[in-house]
Amino acid sequence: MPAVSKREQIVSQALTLFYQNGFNATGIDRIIKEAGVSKKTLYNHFRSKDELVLATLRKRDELFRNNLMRETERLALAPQDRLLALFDAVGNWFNEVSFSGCMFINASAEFSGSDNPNHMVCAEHKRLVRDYIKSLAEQAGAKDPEELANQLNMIIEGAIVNAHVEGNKDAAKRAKKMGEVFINLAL
Amino acid sequence: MPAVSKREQIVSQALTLFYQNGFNATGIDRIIKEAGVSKKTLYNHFRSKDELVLATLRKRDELFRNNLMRETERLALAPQDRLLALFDAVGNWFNEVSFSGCMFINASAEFSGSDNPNHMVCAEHKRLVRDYIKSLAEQAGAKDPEELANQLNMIIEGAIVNAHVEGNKDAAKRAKKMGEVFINLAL
DNA sequence: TTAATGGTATACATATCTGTGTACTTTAGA
DNA sequence: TCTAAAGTACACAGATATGTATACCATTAA
Repeated sequence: MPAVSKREQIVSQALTLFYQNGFNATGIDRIIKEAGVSKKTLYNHFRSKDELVLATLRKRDELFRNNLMRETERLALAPQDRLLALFDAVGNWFNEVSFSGCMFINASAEFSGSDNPNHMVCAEHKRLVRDYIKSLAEQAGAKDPEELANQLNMIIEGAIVNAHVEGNKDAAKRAKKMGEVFINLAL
Repeated sequence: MPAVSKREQIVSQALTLFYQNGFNATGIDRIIKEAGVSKKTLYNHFRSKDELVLATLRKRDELFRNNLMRETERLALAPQDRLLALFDAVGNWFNEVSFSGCMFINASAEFSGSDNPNHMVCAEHKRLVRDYIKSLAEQAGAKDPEELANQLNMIIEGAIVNAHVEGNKDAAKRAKKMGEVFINLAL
């Protein structure tokens, strides 16, 4: 077995291409070409493009949340500060050159039916992010951690949209100020 | 000239299909079939699918903002109340059976480059909505109408995402409570 | 050595995509 | 009523989509 399996190569390239160019706009041929694998290999690992999309979204969820947690916890140590550091972490994300919005919001746009498996993975991702924010709120001693998590999450979602659609790289700064209001109310 | 021009028929059907199924996933053949026009007619009115997408987004902007303004002003008369009524208006939208998120957020997902004309119309739409909220904030006598508009807008964007990705039909209620905090701070 | 595994390359089947071309028909206004 | 514009129907071109089939190659383990 090589260090990086063919499967990982495929998912990794699909991740980049789907994120930058969209799901329907990215063909299988492009993915195998840039991943450097044959079409047969791709269809050995995934029964269909849809299955690859699903695997890609799951991988993105894993990578994104790990990174969000790592960054947030690197930027601040005290639990109260970490709720605020969350906004700095997403701010750094907005300023990455490859930033192209939230892949799950994007996927939800293309797979719009709420019963679509791809759409459902997106909803699951959002729930997991909110769960993480809730855990931070608990550690910070919020009166109602779930409520605070819902509020902060909603602000962050708004900031993501603002950053992507309008290209406002400072969306996280405003979001942070707004988040501070609710954090102060909740502690 | 008929009451409804062929052009309007085409845009109207494209609006529905693009909104429900996405832009790349909706083919020209489907549009002309459901609009009941020939392909030649479509290409007489629009030089390309991209041009139709652009016209469709412009139409949607017009319809959406007109409706938002009408609803908001119908639901409340006093300027201060109208800032809050905004959230009721979007709440009603979330609960429409055909609700499929914000068409401009969806379009931004598929046309991700910020220099893409379709993407630019989305950014323009968002600016115009914010302008409207700002005008409400001015009428309500907010200290900093632009700041308040930015805040309320960000909350609404978050609610739209929450409503669409996770199917949370009550997103507008939470958003309204959050908006109230900033309205009270700003008046 | 041999057989299985997993890979490549490539042609192919089938469908659908956008966009054009042709020939006929409808419609509306002078 | 005649003419011009606008429409329909439909074939078609060329590109691209997903997915399959065939033939061959490299590695590895029995």
